[in-house]
Amino acid sequence: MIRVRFAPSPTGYLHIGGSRTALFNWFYAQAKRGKFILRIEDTDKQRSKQEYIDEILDSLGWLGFVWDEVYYQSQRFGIYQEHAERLLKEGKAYTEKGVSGGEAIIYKVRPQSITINDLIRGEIKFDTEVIKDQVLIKSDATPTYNFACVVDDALMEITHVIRGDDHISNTPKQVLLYQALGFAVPEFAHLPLILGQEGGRLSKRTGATSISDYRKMGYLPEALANYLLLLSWSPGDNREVIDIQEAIKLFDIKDVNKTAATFDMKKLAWMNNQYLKKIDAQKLADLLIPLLKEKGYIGQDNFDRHYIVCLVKLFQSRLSTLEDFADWADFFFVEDIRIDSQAQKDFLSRDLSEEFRLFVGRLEGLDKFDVAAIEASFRELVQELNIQARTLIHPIRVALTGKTIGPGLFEVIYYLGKERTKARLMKWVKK
RNA sequence: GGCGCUAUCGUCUAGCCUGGCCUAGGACAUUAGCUUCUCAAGCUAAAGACACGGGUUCAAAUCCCGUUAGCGCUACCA
Repeated sequence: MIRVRFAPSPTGYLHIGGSRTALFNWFYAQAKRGKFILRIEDTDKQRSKQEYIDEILDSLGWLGFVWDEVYYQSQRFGIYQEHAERLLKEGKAYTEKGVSGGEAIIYKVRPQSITINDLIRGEIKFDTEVIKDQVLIKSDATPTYNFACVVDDALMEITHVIRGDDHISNTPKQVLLYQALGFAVPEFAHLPLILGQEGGRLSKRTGATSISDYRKMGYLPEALANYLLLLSWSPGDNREVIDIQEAIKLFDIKDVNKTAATFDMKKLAWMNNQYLKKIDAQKLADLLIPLLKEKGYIGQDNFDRHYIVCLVKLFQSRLSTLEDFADWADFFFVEDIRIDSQAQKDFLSRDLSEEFRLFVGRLEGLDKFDVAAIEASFRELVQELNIQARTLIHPIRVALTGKTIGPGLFEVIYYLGKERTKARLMKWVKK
């Protein structure tokens, strides 16, 4: 049975890079029908925070990476101590007085050659001459990362260690410890790093880095996972948008790229749009409703779900994020709409009292108020006035929505309703 | 500095293992056009890459060596 793990340190929120590591581990477990273990590496008492643990668990759950087992290193200090003392007894380690007064346990590194066979990169050779003696237990009695990691991976029977390639240099040190402890060495696979726009590590300056930020902005977990997957793996056949279950069938760890990839927000936005377009309007409405409540656009309980579904359909192909809907469709929910000043200058500076009044009159005379009837009455009017449709469409749109962009005007009028349309147009009619 | 990893359009990649089908394919972004009431979406087109230098070979993006560049590690952080 394959067993993999994701081992985040709760010294910050789950970020893009971490979630990608989690994705590949979870993905591999799915592909091989193995187990996905979550291990919280909270050995650094100063920097670890419960708030981060909560956020990491929450984000992982949101992404759908369900773990089979979870462990906390802070609860396992006794185990690390025991194994370190064993090495001490066997003469493989020694103690040294630390600066803080306590005794550190240090592993004595002997010169030798270590070869690891990376599943993604192939053979990598190291000479331990360049590796210093390794601290196992610090003088404050807490274990070091490399030691706790090895003890845990062995005890948790991890068969494949899949992690970022910033750990390649740690690997020979860890192999040394596996051998010293008499544990079987697992397989290793080092994933390429994800870089920010400027080439360096992904940082907050380049944009949002935490998964919860992407969630807040309205990215779908499926789209994010699909994008992250594509950053270092390709399903072939020029496919980009791929269902996660199907990708699992096609996936082979050997096909993962070796090169670091730059994170591109624009492509992520495109990917999200692909998913947003495909998703069922009912489901999309369900995702949007909490957002609309939060904005105060709809009440907690008294809202017309069917109406929202209709509006969702109007905007669906235009959305890059869920937030876009709240931004673009605000005029359907807010009575006192904000008119874009440039739009007003461009389209409403001319006196259109006569045209607006006539159009309102037509709308009032309609017995059947539907999209087709609205359009027909409008077309008739411009014909009679002998003007081009567009010269009137744009000003009306700005008066109704406050924007120059948006769905088709006649749909907007239909869903806005006769009364609101009338009120918003009459505001521009001079008495 | 030492050790290690990497190197195809601006970006993500296909091709590389198993040299010829590569005049290097696709996607994002960009530009132009079509459609249209605007913006999206959709469709069409354009522009755009094998880091460099040596080999090996009839033939190299593909194999080998070197250089350069980028990144990582070099903690009693993880």
